[in-house]
Amino acid sequence: MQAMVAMGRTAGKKTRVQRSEEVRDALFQAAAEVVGEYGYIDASITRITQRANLAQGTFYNYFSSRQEIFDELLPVLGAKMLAHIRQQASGARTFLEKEEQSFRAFFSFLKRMPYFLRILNEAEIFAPKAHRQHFHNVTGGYMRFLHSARKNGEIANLSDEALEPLVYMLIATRGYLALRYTDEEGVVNLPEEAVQMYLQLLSKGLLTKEPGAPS
Amino acid sequence: MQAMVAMGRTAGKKTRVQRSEEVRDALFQAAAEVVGEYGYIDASITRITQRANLAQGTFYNYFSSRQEIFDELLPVLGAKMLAHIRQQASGARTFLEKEEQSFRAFFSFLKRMPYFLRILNEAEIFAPKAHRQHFHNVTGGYMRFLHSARKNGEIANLSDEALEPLVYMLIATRGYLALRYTDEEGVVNLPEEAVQMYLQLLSKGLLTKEPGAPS
Amino acid sequence: MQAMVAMGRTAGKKTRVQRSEEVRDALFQAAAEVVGEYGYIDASITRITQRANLAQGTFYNYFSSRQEIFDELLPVLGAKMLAHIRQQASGARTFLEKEEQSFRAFFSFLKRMPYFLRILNEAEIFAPKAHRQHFHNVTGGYMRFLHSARKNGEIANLSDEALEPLVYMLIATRGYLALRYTDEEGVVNLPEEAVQMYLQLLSKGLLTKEPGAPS
Amino acid sequence: MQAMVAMGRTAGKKTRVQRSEEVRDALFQAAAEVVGEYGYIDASITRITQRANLAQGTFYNYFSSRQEIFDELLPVLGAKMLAHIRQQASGARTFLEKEEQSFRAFFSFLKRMPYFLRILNEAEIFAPKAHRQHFHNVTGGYMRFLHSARKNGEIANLSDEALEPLVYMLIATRGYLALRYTDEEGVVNLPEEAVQMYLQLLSKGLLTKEPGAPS
DNA sequence: AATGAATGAGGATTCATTCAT
DNA sequence: TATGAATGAATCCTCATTCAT
Repeated sequence: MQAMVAMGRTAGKKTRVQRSEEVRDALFQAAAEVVGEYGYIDASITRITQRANLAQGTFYNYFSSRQEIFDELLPVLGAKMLAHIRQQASGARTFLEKEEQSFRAFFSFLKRMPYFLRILNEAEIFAPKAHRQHFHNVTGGYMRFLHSARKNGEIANLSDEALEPLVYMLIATRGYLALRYTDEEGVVNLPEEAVQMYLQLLSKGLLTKEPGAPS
Repeated sequence: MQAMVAMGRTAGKKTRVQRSEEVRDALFQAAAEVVGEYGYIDASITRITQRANLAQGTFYNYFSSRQEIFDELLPVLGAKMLAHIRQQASGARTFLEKEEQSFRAFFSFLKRMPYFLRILNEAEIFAPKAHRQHFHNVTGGYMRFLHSARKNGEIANLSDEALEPLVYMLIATRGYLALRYTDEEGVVNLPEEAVQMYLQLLSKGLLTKEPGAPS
Repeated sequence: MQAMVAMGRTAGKKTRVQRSEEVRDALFQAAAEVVGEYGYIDASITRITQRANLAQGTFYNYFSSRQEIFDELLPVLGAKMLAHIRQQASGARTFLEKEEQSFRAFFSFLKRMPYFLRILNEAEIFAPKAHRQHFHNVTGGYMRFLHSARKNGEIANLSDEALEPLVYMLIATRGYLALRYTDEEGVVNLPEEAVQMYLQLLSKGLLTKEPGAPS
Repeated sequence: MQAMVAMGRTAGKKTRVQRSEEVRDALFQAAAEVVGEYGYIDASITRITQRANLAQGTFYNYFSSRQEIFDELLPVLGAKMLAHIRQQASGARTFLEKEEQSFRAFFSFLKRMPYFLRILNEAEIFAPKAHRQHFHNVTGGYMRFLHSARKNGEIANLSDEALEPLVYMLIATRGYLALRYTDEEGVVNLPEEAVQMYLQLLSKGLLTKEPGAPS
């Protein structure tokens, strides 16, 4: 004991602050996993603290309520998602390339963080504030991206009033496809056809040039 | 009075069966409203029966559990939604017309039944079986519609594997737009631009013909 | 309708009173069966009336409460039991013969009315008043029987204070053995050894004359 | 204070574990009393926790359900009863002495623990598993005792098939006499005549040598 | 700061009994 | 008299949160 104290704050020994952050992170991580596995409803404090190997009471030293940690989940993980997508799409040049790479990146992110999807989806119900925040972040970036594509003449000259629902639509698509193509184990497996359909819709729409010509 | 007696059970005094059906309907309606307002979680038996002006115990004369009524909500209302959409779109001729009218009909249905949206959205979590069933009904009809449009040569010759995610995408779009354009009071107000954008996306896609031409 | 009314109260037609007694009996019989099968706890009014093919409410036209029918079960059936035992033992001459035949009669009664045992056993808990009454009836008869045997010099000259616990003991024996030798289906199957042991105990006791002599 | 610190956890301040055991014991004791007074049916969690001066919820920190504590009552108290009887009868030499002392010990145990009788009796209905276990323990010990007396030639050479019902009979006797000689306050008061009658029955039976000789 | 026991509000469900038809 | 729907008191159990150690 004395030796350890003598060691002071130098190496190998964590500061109080570090230790504290570690515990907080452990709780956060545990909450993310538990919500991902069981959903917000069944993400009880007991389950979360057990997963973090901590006592129930410890939870309240770091979060003032269950809702508070719920509200933190999506913003933090959502930022990671955005970072991942940006990084993956950074090499793309054209609008369509960027769209494709972002689209694929969303699904590759889910492969790495399978619990994110449930956190995202159920947040609308259980952490509406967080969901709004996340949604705002995502749409903001998307809007800027579309504005720039519009300025470059890469996409049709849609009004701002049309751009907004477009963004909603594209975001909805990602989320919903992820949900539909997630199996029992929580692994997402998007068929390549879905990607191609998505890109075709964006680029050319669905209609044939000469309607009435049977296939 | 004499007339009533002569009329038998057709009008005036209600039979026990009629009265019973009324109570059941009252409970169903109350549940729909309460779920629409508070969500499934906070749709307690107390709230539902209070709204229906009935005692708690009465609930269990008509439904064997809270989950049972939850599981009935979406199928019943979902059928109404489909009927409404079909009816509204029945006059349309081309694929795009039909799409437009169905699309608008979805939102006009929500105007009439504002609580439907929440029931639909949260069902995935709180009434998964019902949700699967509803989803199956909706996608089934949509798939048939697209198949037929494809056969007629109205839309591009997409594979079945591409058609499925397309359906998901279109359904997701409706739901998400509804959510985004619903105000605090629960009233949906879709801007006309959203409709136009939707139709444009379907018909022509987003891309310009000569990429690079700045606007 | 008119013809039936014209028939009046003559033959084939039951009087109001008869009909009323039939319904009451049906309820009584149903209650006995239900209690015998499920026990008093699970003998709900619903179950009883269902078994009697009557509506719930009808019950309260004949009994003022659930407890009331419970309290009637044992006295009525207990009287039948006593009648059966008396009849079976009527031919016996000596004390031991009478004991044996009564003893056997108790078990033969249970074979005919398998639900009686449970009604009897659980009555101590669920119909204590009835149980006390039944117990009083049974011990009364038994005491008279023992008094008479004592007067005849057939049994040891026990005091009244000793006779009473003896009666309790013998009654306890019957009930307990019945319970232990009833199988899952509710059928009682007393081994002949039990009868012989009972009779030997009564006649000679257990002790050997020359204690210490190993067998 | 210093002394206490020097003493560590051995006295004075209670450890968490000790405190926890005390609460559990308090709940157990409260449950035993409440069941003894009101019976299993009316031994609600509310009553039990009130008697223990604890909140309702506390109950579930120690027992996972109402049934669980019910199932624990008889095994624990039954073991105490057996220990008491064994201890009381340990000095006896002959079969009859041992029987007498065990017999008396059963009733002296009830004097100390008046609520035990009801717990025991109703367990057949409300804690059948526990009752079977207890019954098995009791009969097992009794059977061994009788086997040994038979080997020693102290009692008649009964077959095993006769020994079993004998044990049932003796156990039934104790329970039933206790029940009959318990007053309103729940205090058992067995008359000495009952003991003497029991012993006479065991030793000599009831019959006179020369039947027919009037007293 | 960590612990984990104590708390009690809240909710689903059961069922004997009442009562209008 | 028969019916069966309506009632609401009663009960078990869960779990977020508090708090003493």
